[in-house]
Amino acid sequence: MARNKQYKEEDVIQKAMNLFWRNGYEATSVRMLEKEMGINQFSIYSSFGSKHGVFVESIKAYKRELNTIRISLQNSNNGIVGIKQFFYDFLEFTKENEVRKGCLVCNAVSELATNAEPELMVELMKFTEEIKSLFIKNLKQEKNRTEEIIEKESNFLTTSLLGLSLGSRFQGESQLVDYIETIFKRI
Amino acid sequence: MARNKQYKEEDVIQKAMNLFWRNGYEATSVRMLEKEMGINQFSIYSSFGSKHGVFVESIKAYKRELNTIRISLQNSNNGIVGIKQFFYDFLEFTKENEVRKGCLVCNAVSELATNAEPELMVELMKFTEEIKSLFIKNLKQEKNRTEEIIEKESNFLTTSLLGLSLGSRFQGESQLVDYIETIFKRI
DNA sequence: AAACCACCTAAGCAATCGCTTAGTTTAATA
DNA sequence: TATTAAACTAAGCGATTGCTTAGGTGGTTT
Repeated sequence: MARNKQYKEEDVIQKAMNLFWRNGYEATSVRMLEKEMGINQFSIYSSFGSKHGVFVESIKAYKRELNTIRISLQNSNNGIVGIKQFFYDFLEFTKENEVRKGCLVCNAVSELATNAEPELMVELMKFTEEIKSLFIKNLKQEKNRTEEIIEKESNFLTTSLLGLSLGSRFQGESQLVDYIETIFKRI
Repeated sequence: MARNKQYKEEDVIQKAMNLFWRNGYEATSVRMLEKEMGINQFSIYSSFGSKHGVFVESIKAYKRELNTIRISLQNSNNGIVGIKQFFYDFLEFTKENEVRKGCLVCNAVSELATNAEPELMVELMKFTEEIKSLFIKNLKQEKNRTEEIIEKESNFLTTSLLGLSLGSRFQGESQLVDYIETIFKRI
Protein backbone atom coordinates (compact mmCIF):
# COMPACT_ATOMS: atom_id res chain seq x y z
CA MET A 1 0.00 0.00 0.00
CA ALA A 2 2.96 2.31 0.36
CA ARG A 3 6.68 2.70 0.29
CA ASN A 4 9.03 0.63 2.45
CA LYS A 5 11.71 2.04 4.74
CA GLN A 6 15.05 2.27 3.01
CA TYR A 7 16.92 1.47 6.21
CA LYS A 8 16.77 -1.04 9.05
CA GLU A 9 16.26 0.60 12.42
CA GLU A 10 18.63 -1.97 13.88
CA ASP A 11 21.41 -0.87 11.51
CA VAL A 12 21.07 2.86 12.02
CA ILE A 13 20.87 2.49 15.82
CA GLN A 14 24.13 0.60 15.72
CA LYS A 15 25.72 3.60 14.07
CA ALA A 16 24.05 6.06 16.44
CA MET A 17 25.29 4.03 19.39
CA ASN A 18 28.88 4.28 18.21
CA LEU A 19 28.58 8.03 17.79
CA PHE A 20 27.13 8.47 21.30
CA TRP A 21 29.84 6.17 22.60
CA ARG A 22 32.60 8.28 21.11
CA ASN A 23 31.13 11.71 21.89
CA GLY A 24 28.71 11.42 24.78
CA TYR A 25 25.06 12.44 24.73
CA GLU A 26 25.14 16.23 24.90
CA ALA A 27 28.07 16.64 22.52
CA THR A 28 26.24 14.62 19.85
CA SER A 29 23.84 16.74 17.78
CA VAL A 30 20.96 15.55 15.67
CA ARG A 31 22.84 16.81 12.59
CA MET A 32 25.74 14.56 13.50
CA LEU A 33 23.35 11.66 14.00
CA GLU A 34 21.89 12.36 10.54
CA LYS A 35 25.28 12.00 8.91
CA GLU A 36 26.40 8.99 10.91
CA MET A 37 23.10 7.12 10.61
CA GLY A 38 22.85 8.01 6.93
CA ILE A 39 19.20 9.01 7.11
CA ASN A 40 17.26 12.27 7.24
CA GLN A 41 16.11 13.92 10.44
CA PHE A 42 12.53 13.16 9.47
CA SER A 43 13.34 9.45 9.47
CA ILE A 44 15.11 9.70 12.80
CA TYR A 45 12.13 11.38 14.40
CA SER A 46 9.54 9.13 12.81
CA SER A 47 11.44 6.03 13.97
CA PHE A 48 12.60 7.11 17.42
CA GLY A 49 10.58 10.19 18.36
CA SER A 50 13.41 12.28 19.75
CA LYS A 51 17.15 12.50 20.22
CA HIS A 52 16.55 11.06 23.65
CA GLY A 53 14.67 8.16 22.05
CA VAL A 54 17.65 7.41 19.83
CA PHE A 55 19.84 7.35 22.91
CA VAL A 56 17.57 4.96 24.80
CA GLU A 57 17.61 2.57 21.84
CA SER A 58 21.38 2.97 21.61
CA ILE A 59 21.75 1.91 25.24
CA LYS A 60 19.61 -1.15 24.57
CA ALA A 61 21.69 -2.00 21.50
CA TYR A 62 24.84 -1.60 23.59
CA LYS A 63 23.57 -4.06 26.15
CA ARG A 64 22.66 -6.56 23.45
CA GLU A 65 26.15 -6.29 22.01
CA LEU A 66 27.68 -6.71 25.44
CA ASN A 67 25.65 -9.88 25.76
CA THR A 68 28.12 -11.68 23.51
CA ILE A 69 30.83 -11.63 26.18
CA ARG A 70 28.27 -12.00 28.91
CA ILE A 71 26.98 -15.23 27.42
CA SER A 72 30.47 -16.56 27.00
CA LEU A 73 30.92 -16.12 30.75
CA GLN A 74 27.52 -17.64 31.48
CA ASN A 75 28.38 -20.77 29.52
CA SER A 76 31.93 -21.14 30.73
CA ASN A 77 31.18 -22.61 34.17
CA ASN A 78 34.68 -21.52 35.06
CA GLY A 79 33.95 -19.83 38.37
CA ILE A 80 36.36 -17.09 39.25
CA VAL A 81 38.64 -17.84 36.32
CA GLY A 82 35.69 -17.09 34.05
CA ILE A 83 35.00 -13.80 35.81
CA LYS A 84 38.60 -12.75 35.38
CA GLN A 85 38.38 -13.55 31.69
CA PHE A 86 35.23 -11.44 31.56
CA PHE A 87 37.19 -8.47 32.92
CA TYR A 88 39.72 -8.82 30.13
CA ASP A 89 36.98 -9.33 27.55
CA PHE A 90 35.23 -6.22 28.85
CA LEU A 91 38.42 -4.21 28.51
CA GLU A 92 38.72 -5.36 24.91
CA PHE A 93 35.04 -4.72 24.25
CA THR A 94 35.30 -1.07 25.28
CA LYS A 95 38.21 -0.38 22.94
CA GLU A 96 38.02 0.85 19.34
CA ASN A 97 41.06 1.39 17.16
CA GLU A 98 43.33 1.39 20.22
CA VAL A 99 41.20 4.14 21.78
CA ARG A 100 39.61 3.25 25.11
CA LYS A 101 36.09 4.61 25.17
CA GLY A 102 35.00 3.08 28.44
CA CYS A 103 31.59 1.51 28.95
CA LEU A 104 28.74 3.38 27.28
CA VAL A 105 26.38 2.83 30.22
CA CYS A 106 29.00 4.06 32.68
CA ASN A 107 29.73 7.12 30.57
CA ALA A 108 26.03 7.86 30.32
CA VAL A 109 25.53 7.67 34.09
CA SER A 110 28.55 9.90 34.61
CA GLU A 111 27.24 12.48 32.18
CA LEU A 112 23.50 12.48 32.77
CA ALA A 113 23.37 11.61 36.43
CA THR A 114 20.72 13.42 38.38
CA ASN A 115 18.74 14.94 35.52
CA ALA A 116 18.20 11.81 33.45
CA GLU A 117 14.66 10.79 32.62
CA PRO A 118 13.28 7.94 34.75
CA GLU A 119 12.87 5.36 31.97
CA LEU A 120 16.48 5.81 30.91
CA MET A 121 17.72 5.88 34.49
CA VAL A 122 16.08 2.52 35.20
CA GLU A 123 17.65 1.04 32.09
CA LEU A 124 21.05 2.33 33.14
CA MET A 125 20.76 1.22 36.76
CA LYS A 126 19.73 -2.32 35.83
CA PHE A 127 23.18 -2.67 34.32
CA THR A 128 25.04 -3.28 37.61
CA GLU A 129 22.36 -5.66 38.85
CA GLU A 130 22.67 -7.74 35.69
CA ILE A 131 26.44 -7.85 36.03
CA LYS A 132 26.21 -8.69 39.71
CA SER A 133 23.86 -11.62 39.22
CA LEU A 134 26.25 -12.91 36.58
CA PHE A 135 29.11 -12.80 39.08
CA ILE A 136 27.05 -14.45 41.81
CA LYS A 137 26.27 -17.37 39.55
CA ASN A 138 29.97 -17.97 38.93
CA LEU A 139 30.98 -17.42 42.54
CA LYS A 140 28.58 -20.18 43.54
CA GLN A 141 30.62 -22.59 41.44
CA GLU A 142 33.50 -22.15 43.89
CA LYS A 143 33.81 -24.13 47.12
CA ASN A 144 33.78 -22.89 50.70
CA ARG A 145 31.81 -19.70 50.16
CA THR A 146 28.97 -18.61 52.39
CA GLU A 147 26.08 -16.55 51.05
CA GLU A 148 27.44 -13.60 52.97
CA ILE A 149 30.86 -13.81 51.38
CA ILE A 150 29.37 -14.24 47.94
CA GLU A 151 27.28 -11.12 48.50
CA LYS A 152 30.28 -9.06 49.51
CA GLU A 153 32.55 -10.34 46.78
CA SER A 154 29.95 -9.85 44.07
CA ASN A 155 29.49 -6.25 45.22
CA PHE A 156 33.23 -5.82 45.14
CA LEU A 157 33.55 -7.31 41.68
CA THR A 158 30.67 -5.30 40.26
CA THR A 159 32.07 -1.98 41.41
CA SER A 160 35.54 -3.11 40.32
CA LEU A 161 34.23 -3.57 36.81
CA LEU A 162 33.00 0.01 36.89
CA GLY A 163 36.49 0.95 38.01
CA LEU A 164 37.86 -0.81 34.98
CA SER A 165 35.65 1.24 32.68
CA LEU A 166 36.72 4.53 34.21
CA GLY A 167 40.28 3.38 34.79
CA SER A 168 40.70 2.60 31.10
CA ARG A 169 40.18 6.31 30.39
CA PHE A 170 43.06 7.26 32.67
CA GLN A 171 45.49 4.40 32.80
CA GLY A 172 47.85 2.61 30.49
CA GLU A 173 47.92 -1.07 29.64
CA SER A 174 50.26 -2.18 32.44
CA GLN A 175 48.37 -0.31 35.16
CA LEU A 176 45.16 -1.93 34.03
CA VAL A 177 46.76 -5.37 34.14
CA ASP A 178 48.05 -4.66 37.67
CA TYR A 179 44.53 -3.65 38.58
CA ILE A 180 42.83 -6.77 37.26
CA GLU A 181 45.49 -9.14 38.57
CA THR A 182 45.28 -7.67 42.07
CA ILE A 183 41.51 -7.92 42.06
CA PHE A 184 41.78 -11.67 41.48
CA LYS A 185 44.83 -12.26 43.60
CA ARG A 186 43.24 -13.69 46.68
CA ILE A 187 39.59 -13.98 45.90
CA MET B 1 42.50 54.83 38.78
CA ALA B 2 39.32 52.97 38.11
CA ARG B 3 36.60 50.80 39.49
CA ASN B 4 37.23 47.63 41.49
CA LYS B 5 35.75 44.23 40.79
CA GLN B 6 32.60 43.61 42.77
CA TYR B 7 33.37 39.92 43.11
CA LYS B 8 36.30 37.70 43.97
CA GLU B 9 37.25 35.33 41.17
CA GLU B 10 37.92 32.68 43.79
CA ASP B 11 34.34 32.93 45.07
CA VAL B 12 32.58 32.80 41.72
CA ILE B 13 34.74 29.90 40.52
CA GLN B 14 33.68 27.97 43.59
CA LYS B 15 30.06 28.41 42.52
CA ALA B 16 30.82 27.58 38.90
CA MET B 17 32.60 24.42 40.01
CA ASN B 18 29.56 23.23 41.92
CA LEU B 19 27.34 23.83 38.91
CA PHE B 20 29.67 21.90 36.59
CA TRP B 21 29.87 19.18 39.20
CA ARG B 22 26.12 18.78 39.35
CA ASN B 23 25.39 19.12 35.62
CA GLY B 24 28.52 18.23 33.67
CA TYR B 25 30.27 20.48 31.16
CA GLU B 26 28.04 20.38 28.07
CA ALA B 27 24.78 20.56 30.00
CA THR B 28 25.91 23.74 31.76
CA SER B 29 25.24 26.87 29.70
CA VAL B 30 26.86 30.27 30.10
CA ARG B 31 23.43 31.66 31.08
CA MET B 32 23.29 29.13 33.91
CA LEU B 33 26.80 30.09 34.96
CA GLU B 34 25.72 33.76 35.00
CA LYS B 35 22.93 33.02 37.47
CA GLU B 36 24.94 30.67 39.67
CA MET B 37 28.06 32.85 39.76
CA GLY B 38 25.95 35.96 40.28
CA ILE B 39 27.83 38.02 37.70
CA ASN B 40 27.22 39.17 34.13
CA GLN B 41 28.50 37.32 31.08
CA PHE B 42 30.82 40.21 30.40
CA SER B 43 32.49 39.66 33.77
CA ILE B 44 32.76 35.93 33.15
CA TYR B 45 34.47 36.47 29.82
CA SER B 46 36.75 39.26 31.05
CA SER B 47 37.87 37.12 33.99
CA PHE B 48 38.11 33.68 32.38
CA GLY B 49 38.05 34.21 28.62
CA SER B 50 35.64 31.45 27.71
CA LYS B 51 33.29 28.83 29.08
CA HIS B 52 36.14 26.41 28.72
CA GLY B 53 38.33 28.74 30.77
CA VAL B 54 35.79 28.74 33.57
CA PHE B 55 35.85 24.95 33.50
CA VAL B 56 39.64 24.74 33.66
CA GLU B 57 39.64 27.03 36.70
CA SER B 58 36.84 24.96 38.23
CA ILE B 59 38.93 21.82 37.90
CA LYS B 60 41.83 23.56 39.62
CA ALA B 61 39.53 24.75 42.41
CA TYR B 62 38.22 21.20 42.78
CA LYS B 63 41.71 19.86 43.21
CA ARG B 64 42.51 22.50 45.80
CA GLU B 65 39.40 21.56 47.74
CA LEU B 66 40.27 17.88 47.51
CA ASN B 67 43.63 18.74 49.00
CA THR B 68 42.04 19.03 52.43
CA ILE B 69 41.48 15.27 52.66
CA ARG B 70 44.67 14.62 50.74
CA ILE B 71 46.74 16.48 53.28
CA SER B 72 45.06 14.68 56.14
CA LEU B 73 46.25 11.42 54.59
CA GLN B 74 49.70 12.84 53.96
CA ASN B 75 50.10 13.80 57.60
CA SER B 76 48.56 10.68 59.10
CA ASN B 77 51.54 8.34 58.63
CA ASN B 78 49.03 5.55 59.05
CA GLY B 79 50.05 3.37 56.13
CA ILE B 80 47.25 1.30 54.70
CA VAL B 81 44.84 2.27 57.46
CA GLY B 82 45.26 5.87 56.36
CA ILE B 83 44.58 4.99 52.74
CA LYS B 84 41.41 3.21 53.73
CA GLN B 85 40.29 6.29 55.66
CA PHE B 86 41.03 8.32 52.53
CA PHE B 87 38.62 6.15 50.57
CA TYR B 88 35.86 6.87 53.08
CA ASP B 89 36.75 10.56 53.16
CA PHE B 90 36.67 10.66 49.37
CA LEU B 91 33.22 9.07 49.37
CA GLU B 92 32.01 11.74 51.77
CA PHE B 93 33.73 14.49 49.78
CA THR B 94 31.86 13.61 46.59
CA LYS B 95 28.48 13.77 48.26
CA GLU B 96 26.18 16.81 48.52
CA ASN B 97 22.84 16.73 50.33
CA GLU B 98 22.82 12.93 50.25
CA VAL B 99 23.28 13.03 46.46
CA ARG B 100 26.40 11.30 45.20
CA LYS B 101 27.92 13.37 42.43
CA GLY B 102 31.08 11.35 41.96
CA CYS B 103 34.48 12.93 41.43
CA LEU B 104 34.44 16.03 39.20
CA VAL B 105 37.68 15.08 37.47
CA CYS B 106 36.40 11.56 36.78
CA ASN B 107 33.13 12.90 35.46
CA ALA B 108 34.99 15.32 33.23
CA VAL B 109 37.18 12.59 31.75
CA SER B 110 34.12 10.43 31.18
CA GLU B 111 32.30 13.20 29.38
CA LEU B 112 35.03 14.96 27.42
CA ALA B 113 37.35 12.08 26.68
CA THR B 114 38.91 12.17 23.28
CA ASN B 115 37.94 15.68 22.21
CA ALA B 116 39.18 17.58 25.26
CA GLU B 117 41.72 20.35 24.76
CA PRO B 118 45.31 19.37 25.59
CA GLU B 119 45.82 21.79 28.52
CA LEU B 120 42.69 20.49 30.21
CA MET B 121 43.53 16.89 29.41
CA VAL B 122 46.92 17.21 31.06
CA GLU B 123 45.34 18.73 34.14
CA LEU B 124 42.83 15.88 34.30
CA MET B 125 45.37 13.13 33.71
CA LYS B 126 47.71 14.39 36.41
CA PHE B 127 44.96 13.52 38.85
CA THR B 128 45.64 9.78 38.99
CA GLU B 129 49.39 10.32 39.20
CA GLU B 130 48.96 12.61 42.19
CA ILE B 131 46.74 10.07 43.91
CA LYS B 132 49.10 7.24 43.10
CA SER B 133 52.17 8.97 44.55
CA LEU B 134 50.14 9.62 47.68
CA PHE B 135 49.36 5.92 47.98
CA ILE B 136 52.97 4.93 47.32
CA LYS B 137 54.15 7.13 50.16
CA ASN B 138 51.80 5.39 52.58
CA LEU B 139 52.51 1.90 51.28
CA LYS B 140 56.18 2.46 51.99
CA GLN B 141 55.30 2.85 55.66
CA GLU B 142 54.29 -0.82 55.71
CA LYS B 143 56.78 -3.65 56.24
CA ASN B 144 57.70 -6.45 53.88
CA ARG B 145 56.87 -4.74 50.63
CA THR B 146 59.15 -4.77 47.60
CA GLU B 147 59.17 -1.91 45.10
CA GLU B 148 57.45 -4.22 42.67
CA ILE B 149 54.60 -5.01 45.03
CA ILE B 150 54.18 -1.35 45.94
CA GLU B 151 53.95 -0.47 42.24
CA LYS B 152 51.25 -3.05 41.62
CA GLU B 153 49.29 -2.24 44.74
CA SER B 154 49.37 1.49 44.13
CA ASN B 155 48.06 0.93 40.61
CA PHE B 156 45.35 -1.26 42.06
CA LEU B 157 44.39 1.34 44.68
CA THR B 158 44.41 4.23 42.23
CA THR B 159 42.05 2.54 39.81
CA SER B 160 39.96 1.32 42.73
CA LEU B 161 39.45 4.92 43.81
CA LEU B 162 38.16 5.69 40.33
CA GLY B 163 35.83 2.75 40.78
CA LEU B 164 34.56 4.31 43.97
CA SER B 165 33.72 7.53 42.13
CA LEU B 166 31.78 5.74 39.43
CA GLY B 167 30.39 3.13 41.80
CA SER B 168 28.88 5.82 43.99
CA ARG B 169 26.66 6.79 41.04
CA PHE B 170 25.28 3.28 40.76
CA GLN B 171 25.46 1.64 44.15
CA GLY B 172 23.90 2.03 47.56
CA GLU B 173 25.65 2.60 50.87
CA SER B 174 26.11 -1.06 51.80
CA GLN B 175 27.49 -2.08 48.41
CA LEU B 176 30.02 0.71 48.63
CA VAL B 177 31.10 -0.42 52.08
CA ASP B 178 31.47 -4.00 50.80
CA TYR B 179 33.56 -2.60 47.99
CA ILE B 180 35.96 -0.62 50.16
CA GLU B 181 36.30 -3.34 52.78
CA THR B 182 37.09 -5.97 50.16
CA ILE B 183 39.68 -3.72 48.50
CA PHE B 184 41.67 -3.65 51.71
CA LYS B 185 41.44 -7.39 52.16
CA ARG B 186 43.30 -7.68 48.87
CA ILE B 187 46.39 -5.80 49.94
C1' DA C 1 -2.64 1.36 -14.95
C1' DA C 2 -4.54 4.10 -11.58
C1' DA C 3 -5.03 5.15 -6.89
C1' DC C 4 -3.16 5.34 -2.55
C1' DC C 5 -0.21 6.51 1.25
C1' DA C 6 3.92 5.91 3.77
C1' DC C 7 8.61 7.51 3.05
C1' DC C 8 11.71 10.72 1.55
C1' DT C 9 14.03 15.48 0.79
C1' DA C 10 14.85 19.95 2.11
C1' DA C 11 13.61 24.10 3.92
C1' DG C 12 12.60 26.42 8.01
C1' DC C 13 10.67 26.92 12.85
C1' DA C 14 11.48 29.17 17.61
C1' DA C 15 14.78 28.76 21.15
C1' DT C 16 19.16 28.68 22.85
C1' DC C 17 24.11 28.34 22.21
C1' DG C 18 28.87 30.78 23.21
C1' DC C 19 30.41 35.21 22.81
C1' DT C 20 30.71 40.50 21.76
C1' DT C 21 29.80 45.25 21.90
C1' DA C 22 27.88 49.82 22.78
C1' DG C 23 26.93 52.68 26.36
C1' DT C 24 26.56 53.75 31.49
C1' DT C 25 28.29 53.70 36.23
C1' DT C 26 31.75 53.89 39.61
C1' DA C 27 35.82 54.86 42.14
C1' DA C 28 40.75 55.78 42.28
C1' DT C 29 43.73 59.38 40.65
C1' DA C 30 45.64 64.13 39.55
C1' DT D 1 36.70 68.44 41.84
C1' DA D 2 37.57 67.13 37.13
C1' DT D 3 39.58 63.37 34.71
C1' DT D 4 40.11 58.79 33.47
C1' DA D 5 39.73 53.99 32.83
C1' DA D 6 38.19 49.70 34.46
C1' DA D 7 33.82 47.26 35.66
C1' DC D 8 29.28 47.16 35.02
C1' DT D 9 24.41 46.47 32.39
C1' DA D 10 21.85 44.96 28.74
C1' DA D 11 20.99 44.26 24.14
C1' DG D 12 22.15 41.59 20.36
C1' DC D 13 25.49 39.04 17.21
C1' DG D 14 25.71 34.80 13.93
C1' DA D 15 25.58 29.97 14.50
C1' DT D 16 23.56 25.92 16.07
C1' DT D 17 20.23 23.47 18.91
C1' DG D 18 16.14 19.91 18.79
C1' DC D 19 12.29 19.42 16.13
C1' DT D 20 8.44 20.23 12.39
C1' DT D 21 6.25 20.72 8.04
C1' DA D 22 5.15 21.18 3.13
C1' DG D 23 5.55 18.87 -0.98
C1' DG D 24 7.63 15.64 -4.22
C1' DT D 25 8.69 10.39 -4.76
C1' DG D 26 8.04 5.60 -5.23
C1' DG D 27 6.42 0.99 -4.17
C1' DT D 28 2.19 -1.75 -3.17
C1' DT D 29 -2.31 -2.82 -4.00
C1' DT D 30 -6.60 -3.27 -6.52
